[in-house]
Amino acid sequence: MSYKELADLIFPNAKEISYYEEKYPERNLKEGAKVTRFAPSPTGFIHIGGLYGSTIDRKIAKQSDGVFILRIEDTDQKREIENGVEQIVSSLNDFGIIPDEGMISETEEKGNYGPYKQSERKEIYEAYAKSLIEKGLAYPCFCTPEELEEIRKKQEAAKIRPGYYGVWAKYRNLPVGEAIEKIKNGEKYIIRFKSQGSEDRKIKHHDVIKGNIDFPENDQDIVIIKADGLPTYHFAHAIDDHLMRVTHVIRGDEWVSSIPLHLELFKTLGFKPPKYAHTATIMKDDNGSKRKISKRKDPEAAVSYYHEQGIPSDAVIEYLLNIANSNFEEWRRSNPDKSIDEFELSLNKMGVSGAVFDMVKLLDISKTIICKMSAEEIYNKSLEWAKRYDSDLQELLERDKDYAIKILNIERGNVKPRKDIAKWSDVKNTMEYMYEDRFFNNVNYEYQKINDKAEISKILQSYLEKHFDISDDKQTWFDKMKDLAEEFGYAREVKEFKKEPEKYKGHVGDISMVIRVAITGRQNTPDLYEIMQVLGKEQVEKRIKNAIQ
RNA sequence: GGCCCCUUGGUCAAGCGGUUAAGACGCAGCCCUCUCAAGGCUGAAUCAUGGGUUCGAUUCCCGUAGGGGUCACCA
Repeated sequence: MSYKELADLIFPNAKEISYYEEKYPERNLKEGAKVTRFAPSPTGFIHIGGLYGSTIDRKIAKQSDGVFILRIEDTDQKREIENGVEQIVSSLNDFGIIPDEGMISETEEKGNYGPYKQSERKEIYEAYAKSLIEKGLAYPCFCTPEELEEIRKKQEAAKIRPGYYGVWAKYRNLPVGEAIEKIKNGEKYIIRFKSQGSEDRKIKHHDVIKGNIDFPENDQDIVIIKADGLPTYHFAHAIDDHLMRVTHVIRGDEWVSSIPLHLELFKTLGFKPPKYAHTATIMKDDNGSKRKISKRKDPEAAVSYYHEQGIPSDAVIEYLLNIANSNFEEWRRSNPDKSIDEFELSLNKMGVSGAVFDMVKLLDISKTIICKMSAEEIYNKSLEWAKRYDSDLQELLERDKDYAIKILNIERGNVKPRKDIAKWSDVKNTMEYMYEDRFFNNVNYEYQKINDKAEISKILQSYLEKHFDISDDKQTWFDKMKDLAEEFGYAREVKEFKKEPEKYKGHVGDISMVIRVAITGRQNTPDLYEIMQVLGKEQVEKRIKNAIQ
């Protein structure tokens, strides 16, 4: 009775591993090229952490002329959701992340190192599991979940390290003959790795982000093939990343504690281990204390949130890059118009402890990105957003494209463009009052300083009769505003008023406020002159008349 | 609890034995020929703690506290 017989009994049809080694040869890439991968499970929406990871994966691959792979880890059928892969692919796509290799839709993939869905790689895992069994480095375990539970309880009671290892590994040393017999009798089993490690020995590991970390060796006989015939994450990771010739495994730092295991797996499988880079978790400020950002509690954990809010993808990516490498900010400031592809991301500059997600900062980044866009671009992007999330805004924008662009162009296109839109959902508010129906439907005149209704009417009257001329240029327009101020006992200049406040009722600002409120129904607006130009003579007159009581 | 990691202003963070301890967001004030959004300037605000090592520690070592991760036939 030999290991070989046992292996043949368990996996009678498995191929030789040499077949796969040849089928997936080492990649012929240029020196220093990095092969990375994002490997999510299709269990629901993409988490902000997933976007963070894939952004880094993609950048690292791209900037080294390497390969970025999207692999789907669907070995847990219980957690899988319908169209999960599609969701991942399209969410990533929304953020401009397109894999060089791997899944490109629910069912399609590209690249020569596939399949890229783990459920379709079953025979590969079996071949390697078989080779391990043949060498006595893996074995069938017949424990039931109840038995395992019992072992764990005993260990807990005795206050010793829990797990399936050493003397607790019940089937580790079962004679091959007995194992074969059990299998022939139809007993249920799974395959476990036969660890050669010892807790007393230390291993040294260098993580690209975390630096040097020492651990005790792994000694757990972890399961590699589950009852459903699919591999566990650990086993699949070793095989896939080896066969896909991945050079850099970039993943969340919840994986650091598996490093000893993974290293042992690579070693006993005869693989060269990849470089590991464990990224710090993105945190959430929860009443002054940090915690991991959570799918359940935090809407912003879902990547879809940013789209719903109308925050441009670029802004999210730039913010994430900012968390990854804080010098990104500096780079961006000195290269305001360059593509982020030109920024050199470095893994070892990444922080080792988790950053609290700062929505305010994201919005600030978003604002500066949007303010650099042309009115037309803003029009297109917000329309695209509105079509999906705000039919009312959509209606407004589609009514008259040229007019909408004129509105959006107010104080734009100059050196210091207007910077008041942080997300597409802000657009409606910034332009709504420029539409006649919207304006007259809910005007509510609240003049700031000047309260006397009679006085207000007089000011408006005078402006209309004596000063207003739509063809004035800006300087003339403003000079007339000053004339109007003077006429009513207000200072022509703010400075003048500040010097001798007792001499005046107020200053030009107060007078323009009256005109502003009458025309827009708001106290805060962009440049009044430009607004009036866009509105046109008739509309301005109509609005002013309406405000006169 | 075991193992591993982390700790610079409110937040993101530079720093790597000698610095007035950068910068950004936020906040406050001022300025900018009308209000805002910006922009400019100024300001308040940080090395968790106790021991070492050293001529000198934010920086190196040890302990303490606090935080995080992980201990599945989930990834």
